[in-house]
Amino acid sequence: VSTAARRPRADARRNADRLLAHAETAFRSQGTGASLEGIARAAGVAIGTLYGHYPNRRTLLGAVLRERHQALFHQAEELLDHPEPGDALARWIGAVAEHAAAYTGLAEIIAQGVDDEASELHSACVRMERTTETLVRRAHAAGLLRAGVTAADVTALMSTTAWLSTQISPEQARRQLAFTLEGLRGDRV
Amino acid sequence: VSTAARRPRADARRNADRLLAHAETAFRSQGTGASLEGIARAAGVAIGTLYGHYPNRRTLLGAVLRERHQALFHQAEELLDHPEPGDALARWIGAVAEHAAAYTGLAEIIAQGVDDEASELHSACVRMERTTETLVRRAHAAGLLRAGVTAADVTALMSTTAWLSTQISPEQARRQLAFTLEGLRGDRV
DNA sequence: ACCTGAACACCGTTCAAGT
DNA sequence: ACCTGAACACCGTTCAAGT
Repeated sequence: VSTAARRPRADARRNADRLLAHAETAFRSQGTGASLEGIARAAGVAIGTLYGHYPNRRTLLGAVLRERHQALFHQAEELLDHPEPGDALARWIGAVAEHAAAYTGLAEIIAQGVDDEASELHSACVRMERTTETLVRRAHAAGLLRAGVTAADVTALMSTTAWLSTQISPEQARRQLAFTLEGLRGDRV
Repeated sequence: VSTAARRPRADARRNADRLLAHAETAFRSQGTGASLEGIARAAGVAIGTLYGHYPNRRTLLGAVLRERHQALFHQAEELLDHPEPGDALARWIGAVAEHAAAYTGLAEIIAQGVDDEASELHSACVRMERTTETLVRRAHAAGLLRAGVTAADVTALMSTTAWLSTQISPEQARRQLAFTLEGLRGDRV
């Protein structure tokens, strides 16, 4: 195999990038169900070209989210080094919820991505879950969570916050998040 | 206008009923986006017959939910007579959340039905909202809710509970509902 | 190696023709 | 008065033909 075989043709590379940029815009304004035909048209390529680069909607969505995920996991690294377990967990919940609220429909996909191995977001979901588990364990060790609160409870909270954010308003999502966090904290003084 | 004009033809009536029954089944198993063509086929009528009786998906969904809504509002009447404001509110939240969890996609429609006057569920949503407002007011009067908690907060909670129920599991929804209610209750002894 | 766009499948919706 | 199903519009997806 020659090295040239690994280097993509310049126009192909440009098409893939343009498709990615327009997909991001379309997902943001129309949700994860945005028309692929419309994305191809906006990018100035035929629909077949879109499918050539991204064999299905999931792949395209995964590619669009790649940078976003990197930023999220960078933040996870920092929070895992954070000295205050309660603060770290609250920030992590906020970060994931904000991420999942980027496009309408994303909350559903992320909520199901852990169990769905076919999902392009599966590995990202698993990684998020592991961070959540660690931060929940530490918060418990510091006595900051009501007995019985699980990582699954926290994951569910991140999903509903994101969903509410796209469905009603970020402000309403923020309010419910605050109330539920209060409930997770358990008995106070 | 003769009285006969108001009495529908027997076969028309039967078709409408059959369509309704199959729509209920389809919505339950495939969510609110179930194929209308499939519903017509299952009911043994042509697709045009479905449109003749129910001009669009919303109308059909509204018809399917009619009895269910009646039962819900009957429950509302009872809870408005309930002597314990905290208990009444908690039961009402549970009842609406369970209702909205009947079909995948219904939580979204109900969450937006109050603002969307075109929705066939608009009047039902308005009626739900009024009950929620009354019960929240009474719970506040009894000092059972944290200061600042609004009817909108409670409505949002009903929506997210229903969404979580269809998206993850009824058990996970029940858990988050309990935590959030704890947070809404505010400072305890 | 990649791009194009016609072709196919599928579904929502309409409506002219039937009974 | 109601039913039928062909017809149209639209979109996701595939693939043979081009460059």
